Amino acid sequence: MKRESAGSLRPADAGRRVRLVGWIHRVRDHGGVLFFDLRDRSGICQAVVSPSDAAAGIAGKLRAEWIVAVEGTVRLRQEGARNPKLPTGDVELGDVALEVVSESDAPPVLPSSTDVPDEAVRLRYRFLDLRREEMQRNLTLRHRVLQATRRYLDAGGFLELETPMLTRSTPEGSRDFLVPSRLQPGAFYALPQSPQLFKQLLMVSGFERYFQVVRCFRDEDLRADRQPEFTQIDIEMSFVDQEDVLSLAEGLTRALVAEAGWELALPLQRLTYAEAMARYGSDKPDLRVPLEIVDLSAFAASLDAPFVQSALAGGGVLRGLRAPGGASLSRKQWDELSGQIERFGLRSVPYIALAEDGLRGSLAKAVPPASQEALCQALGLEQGDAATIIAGPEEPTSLALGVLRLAFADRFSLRAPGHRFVWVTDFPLMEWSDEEGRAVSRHHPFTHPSPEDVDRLEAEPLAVRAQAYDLVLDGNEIAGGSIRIHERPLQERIFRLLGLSAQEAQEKFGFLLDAFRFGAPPHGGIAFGFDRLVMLLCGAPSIRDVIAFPKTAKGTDLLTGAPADVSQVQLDELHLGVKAAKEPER
RNA sequence: GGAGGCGUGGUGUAGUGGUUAACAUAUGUGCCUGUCACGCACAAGACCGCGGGUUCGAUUCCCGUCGCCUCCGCCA
Repeated sequence: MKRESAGSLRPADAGRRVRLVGWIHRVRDHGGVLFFDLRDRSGICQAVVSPSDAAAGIAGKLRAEWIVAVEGTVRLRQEGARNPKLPTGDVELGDVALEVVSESDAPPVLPSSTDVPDEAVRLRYRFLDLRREEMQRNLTLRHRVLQATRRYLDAGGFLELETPMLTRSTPEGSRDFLVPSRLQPGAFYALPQSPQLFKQLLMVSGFERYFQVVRCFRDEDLRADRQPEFTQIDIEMSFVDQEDVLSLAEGLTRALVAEAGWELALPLQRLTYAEAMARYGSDKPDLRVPLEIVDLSAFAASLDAPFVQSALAGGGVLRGLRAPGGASLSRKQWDELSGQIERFGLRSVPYIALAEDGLRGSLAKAVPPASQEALCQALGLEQGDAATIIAGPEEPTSLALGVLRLAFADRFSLRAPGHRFVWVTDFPLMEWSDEEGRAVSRHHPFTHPSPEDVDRLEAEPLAVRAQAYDLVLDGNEIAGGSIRIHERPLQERIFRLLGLSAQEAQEKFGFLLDAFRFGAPPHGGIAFGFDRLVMLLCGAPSIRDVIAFPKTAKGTDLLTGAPADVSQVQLDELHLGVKAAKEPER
């Protein structure tokens, strides 16, 4: 008899004889009549065993997570015995024959429980954790978004092409995972941080529209939304400009989020990088938060605070941000916020609060009475509100206000319901790296400068904008891309600005420069952080919740025990010696 | 590299400088014929992550260490 799905049975099936095979979700043994819930991927269905049934003997032994095969007759439940919480709650399986397919120990992660075990237990027993409904739902949505990606891009004329996983390490970018070569002693492959160069070569090769669902590897520290291996939807197009790429990406995004039931109105909102920084203090602003940074330079002269005057004398800016209801915060609570902005060179959060008895706060004395009303009006302060006012160099000031903006949003629950997408465009091409002592690419070295800024490349490299863009969802970067350089001389200029000698450039990227000598089309693209997008669509708190077998924060896999020691024979074959003294084997 | 949080029966939690270490659930046994997080009774199950220190006495306080998580740095 053919196996059917437990979750699919409905009143219309009443009277049919069916066979279900699945896991025992729960057993309710009343001594006489016994109920058990059978679970498979499709859902749950209740079966009933009466004392007179032949199956009664076996049924009494069933435990959670055993696998059983059940043959039974679908019947409508009695009046008052229906369960509106289950899709199958109007029917049940009666007159059953039972066969135990597979027994189970008492499981450390109980899929039928509402308690979520400790992360370490979940990861150690991931195969059980994945049985939980939440994880089944998350990975199912992941699948559907993936299939929607392929449908949409295939229909749009894109070819899904694969690129190497064993490739060469390149300068710039994040730390590479290295793979030692057996056949080339002392040489290493690198796992790709992204297929960037290969997809550009595919454009030179004339494929015109490429995409790939591709695993990428970056050997950096982990976060709730960062794993060392992750999946990108990688896209590249020839003979396009920025508008073409954004338009394609918007259409794709609409199709993908529709899988989660989200509706998206196009075109999406846009901000330039400069606007995003000035108004929200972030290059990935969460637009659900209604607060905006206010420029207060008009008040620069009238504020009587030494730090303001010295900051402005040094060419700094004066900006403020309202904290709705912030007058209720105590001095101590303001002090607690200061830890979040220490890294921007600020020791405390200067603030004013509009209380019933007038202006209070650490900065209140600096505000002359004559300026009070105008200042409060500029900041949009109402009775009971507060505001922070920060003076200093533009970038750290903006970033600090951006951090406080999110802190206010947390503390005062300011995020509007729903979801907000926004493009951030016109990123700087390069930024200064103190560590490297030189300019480094903000996006990557193949990013095309904005045409109107190309002339300034050598004169003011840090002021040059790029044809680079990020797609931001609720304060998370979910995609990023750029128009690429396809002109060999321009690419060489960029390499030079990045401190790469002609010889190094030829050595590391010669294959790309060579390719550009043979009719390279203008091209550009974008890559979506697939795991992160699915995480947000699921409402999950961590990227781990949408990856079947993720790593811990220290990059280990608690299920397999990776990374692990290898034998001396393996090391010898790879021409490797291990340098660090290691703990003795346990 | 840095900061913080957590670690107590299988699982989720409570709690305390001197307790028989509590509760729920899972487990075992028994009872129970309409439950659906079934119910009831009984039982078993924890050297309170590990090591050291303070103390008459440490699961509790301190130091170190390990594990998990979060954040900063890092992530073109």
